[in-house]
Amino acid sequence: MVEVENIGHYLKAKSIRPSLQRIRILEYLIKNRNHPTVEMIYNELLSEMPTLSKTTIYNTLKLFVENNVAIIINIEDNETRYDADTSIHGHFKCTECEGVFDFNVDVKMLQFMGLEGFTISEHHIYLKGVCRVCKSKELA
Amino acid sequence: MVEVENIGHYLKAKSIRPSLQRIRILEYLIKNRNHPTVEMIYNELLSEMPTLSKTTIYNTLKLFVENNVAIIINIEDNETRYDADTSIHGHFKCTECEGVFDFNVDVKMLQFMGLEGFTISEHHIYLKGVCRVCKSKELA
DNA sequence: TTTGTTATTTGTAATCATTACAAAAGTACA
DNA sequence: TGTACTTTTGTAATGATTACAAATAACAAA
Repeated sequence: MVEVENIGHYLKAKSIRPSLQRIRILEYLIKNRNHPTVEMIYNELLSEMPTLSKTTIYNTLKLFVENNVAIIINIEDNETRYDADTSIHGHFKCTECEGVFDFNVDVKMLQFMGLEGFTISEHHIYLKGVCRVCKSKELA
Repeated sequence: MVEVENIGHYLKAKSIRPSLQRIRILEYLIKNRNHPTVEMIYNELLSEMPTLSKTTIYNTLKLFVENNVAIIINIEDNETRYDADTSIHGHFKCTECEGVFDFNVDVKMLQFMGLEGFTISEHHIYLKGVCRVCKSKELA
């Protein structure tokens, strides 16, 4: 990923012209790391950018995905989330608090039996369950 | 999973009353193993059941998922697919032919770093790339 | 700076999968 | 047969996403 200070350069390096909207949206993704939906980004940025349009967010995120600046998280069927960490990792969604957490995956450890001769270009590893915090609340 | 002959009993054992529609839909899932969308099931079954409604398919699949007769496959953000194999396994989607393939995953081998103390109840492992058949076509 | 050109943003309307809902049809059982 | 309950069906509503065209901004040449 990238430091918050260098977002303009980072976008240029990914062949994306760093408009104000694009910088703010990527900045939001990097600072918050909360795997937001378009709705969440829109609600957060509206106060500082009152003319922001949802279409711009959709356009921008599509551009980010095409240029490997962000990845799509489809852990839930009715909402698309986005992540500025494009490295291979997994996502866990807690069914209690609805939070989405990152976790590391040792891809070399994955034994993909039945895919001999296939070329793999994308990994999406999603788990669901109850997170540590919600588990301790249940016990209390 | 279950043999095609015992679908009625299988549904009963899962506390689902085996109506004609439910049997036909599950039969389709088991026989074809093609991870279909609602649209695909509807188009296939309409000829033998002309009064079938899409709502029935949605209702039935929802019931199946709730009772662990089928699982949802969200490998693509704009289409929900279903699978009557509820055991833990992965799904690969070929970006060329759009086909979805099963593969085995040794979950014990998966090292989920960062999820200590979490309870995991669902695994969804999706890969994308090019399947063996499409790769050989590209070379030709 | 001015002008012409291109890229980006915006708002509205359209699309499309899914869900809500209520009427109709089917089933079980006294 | 009659009654209560379940399931199916068709239509309308919902809601996320996309299409589209006008408005705005950025840019480059003269």
